[in-house]
Amino acid sequence: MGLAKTEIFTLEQNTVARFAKALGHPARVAILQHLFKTNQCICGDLVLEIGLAQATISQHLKALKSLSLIQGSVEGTTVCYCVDFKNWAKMKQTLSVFFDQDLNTPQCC
Amino acid sequence: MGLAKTEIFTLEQNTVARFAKALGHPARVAILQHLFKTNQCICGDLVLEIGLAQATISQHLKALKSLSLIQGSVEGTTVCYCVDFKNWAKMKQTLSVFFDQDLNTPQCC
DNA sequence: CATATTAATCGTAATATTGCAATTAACTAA
DNA sequence: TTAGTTAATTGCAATATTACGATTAATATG
Repeated sequence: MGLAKTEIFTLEQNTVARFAKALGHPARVAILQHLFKTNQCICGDLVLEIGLAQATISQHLKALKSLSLIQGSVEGTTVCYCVDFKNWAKMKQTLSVFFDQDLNTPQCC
Repeated sequence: MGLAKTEIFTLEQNTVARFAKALGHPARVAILQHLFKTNQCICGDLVLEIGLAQATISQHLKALKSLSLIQGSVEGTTVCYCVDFKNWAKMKQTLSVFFDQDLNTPQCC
């Protein structure tokens, strides 16, 4: 298949998984780190910085944009990308709730 | 390809991505949630609870075990699974550092 | 206008993931 | 021993992901 059966899971489970999946590739992690470091930059900078082909970076940017973790604004012939802080915070919140499950659970092993 | 070029990324980037990828499927999220809720359970319980085939659940368990997020101990004909709290904490720590990048960054957009 | 620059998209190849049925291995119980 | 139970593994099929070259669309510059 290669296709997750999302319909049998809760909204929370699917949401956590979608966010996590977006961070599940080192190139996307690197893109986000670079955007945090430089505050904003154009697509070409990321291509140079990361060392993958332009088409590949563009694909990863699309994945991050589809979850609204980043925004891109066209400025002449370049596109300026930056982190979408509002949705970044939403992601942090969603994953924090999932992560902090351990606080309510007695440790067994 | 379908193959990430891990060699061009930092250890941190690869580590964040590996953990995130493990949480990047709702079945694995559901498995972890169930283990937190019940503290521990046998593989068969997860098959009933989640509603995927036994082979599929076993595959997801293997993925979580390979990152040491869970442990399985054989008890007779059953295998008892539980969260590996130590490594769960390590994952939380690793991802928290990544998430909290925003705290050092002035918001632009 | 013609040419350059930038980044998205298309097309394609290689590999990974997801899911399941069938089988296997290991243990239990009769 | 034989039969039953449980879960890992094997062997698929379908789909997704990753990566890149080539093309395209949009804008800028000469």
